[in-house]
This record gives sequence, structure tokens and C-alpha cells, in this order.
Amino acid sequence: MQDMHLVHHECGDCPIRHRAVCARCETDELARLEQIKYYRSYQAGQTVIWSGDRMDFVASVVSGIATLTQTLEDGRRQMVGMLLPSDFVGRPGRATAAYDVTATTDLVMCCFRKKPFEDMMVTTPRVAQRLLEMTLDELDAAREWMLLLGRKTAREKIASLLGIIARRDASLRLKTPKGALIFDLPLTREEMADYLGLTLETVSRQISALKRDGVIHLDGKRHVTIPDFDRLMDEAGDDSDGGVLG
Amino acid sequence: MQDMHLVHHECGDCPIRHRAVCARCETDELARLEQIKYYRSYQAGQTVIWSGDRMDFVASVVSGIATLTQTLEDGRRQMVGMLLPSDFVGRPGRATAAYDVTATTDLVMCCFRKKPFEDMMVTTPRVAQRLLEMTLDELDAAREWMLLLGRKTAREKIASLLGIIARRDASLRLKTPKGALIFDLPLTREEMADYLGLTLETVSRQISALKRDGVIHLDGKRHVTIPDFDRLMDEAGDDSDGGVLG
DNA sequence: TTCCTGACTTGATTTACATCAATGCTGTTT
DNA sequence: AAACAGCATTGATGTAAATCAAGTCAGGAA
Repeated sequence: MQDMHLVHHECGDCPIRHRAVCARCETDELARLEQIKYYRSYQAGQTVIWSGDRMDFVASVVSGIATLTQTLEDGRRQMVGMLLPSDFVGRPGRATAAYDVTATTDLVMCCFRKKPFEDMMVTTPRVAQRLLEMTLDELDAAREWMLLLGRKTAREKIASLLGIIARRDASLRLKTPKGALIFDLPLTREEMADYLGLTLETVSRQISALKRDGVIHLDGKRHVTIPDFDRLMDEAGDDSDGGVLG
Repeated sequence: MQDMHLVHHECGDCPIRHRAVCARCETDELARLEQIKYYRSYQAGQTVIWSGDRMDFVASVVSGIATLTQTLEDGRRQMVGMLLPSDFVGRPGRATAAYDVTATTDLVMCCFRKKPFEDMMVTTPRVAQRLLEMTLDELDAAREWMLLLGRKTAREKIASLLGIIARRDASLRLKTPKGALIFDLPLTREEMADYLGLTLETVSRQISALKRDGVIHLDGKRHVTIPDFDRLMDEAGDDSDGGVLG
């Protein structure tokens, strides 16, 4: 992976997404962040931090995927966040982690010690403003996710998740064979189940059903082809009228 | 209701919660907000705004309760937010509403025209910083809610919701008869169902079950007594170790 | 090659909740 | 006082997804 650290997203590579900090247009702010940054790497499956643990840094995903999960006493697990490159982890003003953070793929994060980062938020308003935008985006995503968890059927849940992954992948690759989307699932069946509030068996059955009905193709267990994205979206049950920015 | 507009929460009354704007300690900022504020009132049941509608203001709840809901094509509804006094509605930088906003009780909101408010966010970093804190709190609440929607049983969902309402009420009243909590449900059974991802019949049945088992008392349909809050929380199924700030 | 392991699939059965359908309350209208 | 409307309760039945239980399949180690 190229060095994605702290340069402008619209220039291709900024973990604190565009506008907050930019190597080209905000060199002074960048310089301040440079002084407190460091990297951490994790292998697929490793836990980054446990809920309740002391957390003396905030961070930004450079490459790979991390998940946030919550667990009930008896072990029931619910994923509550999926962090992709450029997403932010950690909360300024909080001393301990509120969720389990796990690397589901190999993961590189760019970390900032909390205290200096917080100081910088005060002296550099633009960082707080950018963080606000990102947090509002996450809140919207969380609310979309709540609709999925509370009201969608298993089939709709699977279709929605495939849509989310496909869209993200498309935005990374920017180029797709005519109409069809192709990608590898970055999650196991169990992780998908934790995302969707289902069991892994139900996930498996519904994927088989979508395959049987020609909505998706599967090559092996992970390699997915979506021949008709609109068809998939019909299966997702979402409100018809455009997106949030309609 | 007293005039709750734009003074310090810790002094009893601030719709943009404490620290951002305070009549006593931040008079200059207050003055700027004063110039662009106005009030709106709604009756219980009225819709404040529909998802997709143009929204040229942001606002803060002064009194009453508003809900945010999302709807699927076929009418399935999921509540995704419950706004209490001091909570913020609307998103700087977005032109249209992303959710249906409804007054579930009589409601008064303090509004700010979007453009001047956004200008002020740039010139007054403290407002953006405070908004960030509030949004992060909301995100945490949303994630807690996701765990509820995805993994809790109907009984646990009801117990959790009663706990949430009881806690909020306790924090408003600051005083409770020895041990027992007493409050009126601000939601209909159907609204509770939309909150919890259930049907109203299931809500009704589970409330009856909790009553039968002595976890709660009901006087009429809305007036609730919680004789033992810890007992209720056991029913909610949550992780044992303290709160987020443990 | 065989064995093993972890991820996945598929089948049989159970169950929690949804759905369909009365019926009961409480307050308001006339 | 009767009639009505809006909420809430309760019962009977149906069903989507969970649970329990075998398998299958691909990759890695011995």
C-alpha cells in the first residue's frame, strides 16, 4: 500500500478525510499532526482493543477493515461499526474504549496520542469541524443500519449488506465491467451475521437463495458477482426515492 | 414552561447543551445566536417535517419530545431517534431532511436559519466543538440501540426502553421516592413498537408479562412504577460492567 | 496421500414473534 | 345516557428465523 497518511482525500489518500488536513493546502496543520502520529499494524482476526480498556490514542484506518462490536453477558454479539480506510476510531474526551475493535483483515492504523490530538482540536477548529462532518455521516449510517436491524427480513438484510459492500468497492475501484460488479466478501458468514442481527446459518441460506434466484453469482465462498445492481437493490427493500441527498 | 432558550444547561436551561453557548459565560456568542433564532410550536401528533423535504433551519428542542423515523416502501416503520429537550435537529451542510420528524407530545423548538448558523459555526469554533460532542453522544446511543434491535428479545427490549425513559425522567426530576421510580410513558404502544422493532401487540404482551412478574406496576395504560430499578435492568440483558464511562 | 481444521452448507425441528381477529377500556361528542 | 373513536389487551394461529445436527469442501500439516 502506498503511504496514505495525512494527505488530501481528493488527492487520493487521506485518513482524516478530505478538508480537515491536507498536505497541499494546510501544511501547517499537517505539520502539527505529523509530530504526534505513529503507525500500528494488526493481523486479520487480531483484537485492536477491548471494550472498557484504557485507550490513550485516536486513530484513522490506513488500510484494511476493522469492526466495532458490542456483546451481551451471554455472548450475543452485534457489530455496530465497520471501519474502512480513512475512517476514524476513538473518541476525543473519553478515556476508555466503548466497543471491541477487531481487525477483520490485515489492518494498518495511523494513531495519534489522545492528549496532543485533543489540544490540536482546540487550536485547529478545522479538525473539529471535519470530525463533526464524519461523525454526522456515521450517525446517518447507523440510523440506516437501525432500519435494517429492526424492520428488514433476512433476505433484505443480506441484499442490503451486499449492496453496501459493492458500492464501497465500486468507489474504490472506480471501474467495473459493463454493468456487473465483482468483489470479494471481506467478512465471514459469522461476521455478516453479527452485522445483520442474524445467525450464520440464516446468512448462508439466504445467500444460497439469492444465488439460486440469479440475483448474485458466487465463485467459491467469497467471490461475488452482481450481474444487475438495480435488481439487488430491489431485493434490499429500501425506500425508492433516491439517497439522503435526494 | 419557563423560557429555556439559549442559557446554560447547568443553570437549568440550554437547548444547545452546556458548554457551547451560555448566557452567563459566553455572552458574545449568545448575542450572535440571538439574532437568528425563532420559535416554532407543534401539537402532539403533528409532523414537523417529512424526509426529503427542504429544510432551511436547524433547531433545538425546548420542550416536549420529537421522534425521527424511517419508513420502507411498504410502510414498515423504524424509529431512529428520540429528541428530548436540549437535543439538536438538522444537519449543517445538508439541504433536505433525512428522516420524518414528528412531535409525539406538544413540542416547542428553537430554530436557527441554516445559513447564518453555518456561518457562525465557522466563526465560533466552540459551537462546532459542542455539536461534535453531542453528535458523538448520539452515535453511542444509536449503537446501543443497534445492539437492542439486533440481539435482544422482546422482553429485554421493553425492559431496556423502560430503563431509558426512567433514567431520563430521573435526571429531569432529580428526586425519587425511596428506591421507586415513577413516570408516565411518553409513547403509545405503537410508537414503542417502532422504537423497538416489534409489533404493538408484542409490546402490549411483554408489558403485561413484566407487570405480572412484578418487575413494573401499571396504573392505567401509561403511568408506570418501577419498584426496583436494578431488577428491571437485569431484565434488560445488558452487559454487566458499568456504563460507557466505566 | 491422509488427516485435520475452520469455514461453510443443508436438513429437521422448535420457537419467538407476527399476524389476524375479537374485545375492553376511557374520554369525548352529541 | 348512548354512541363513537382511539388506544390497549388478549387469544388463536401462522411463519420466519433460531437452534440443533449432520454433512461438505478447500487448504495446510504431517
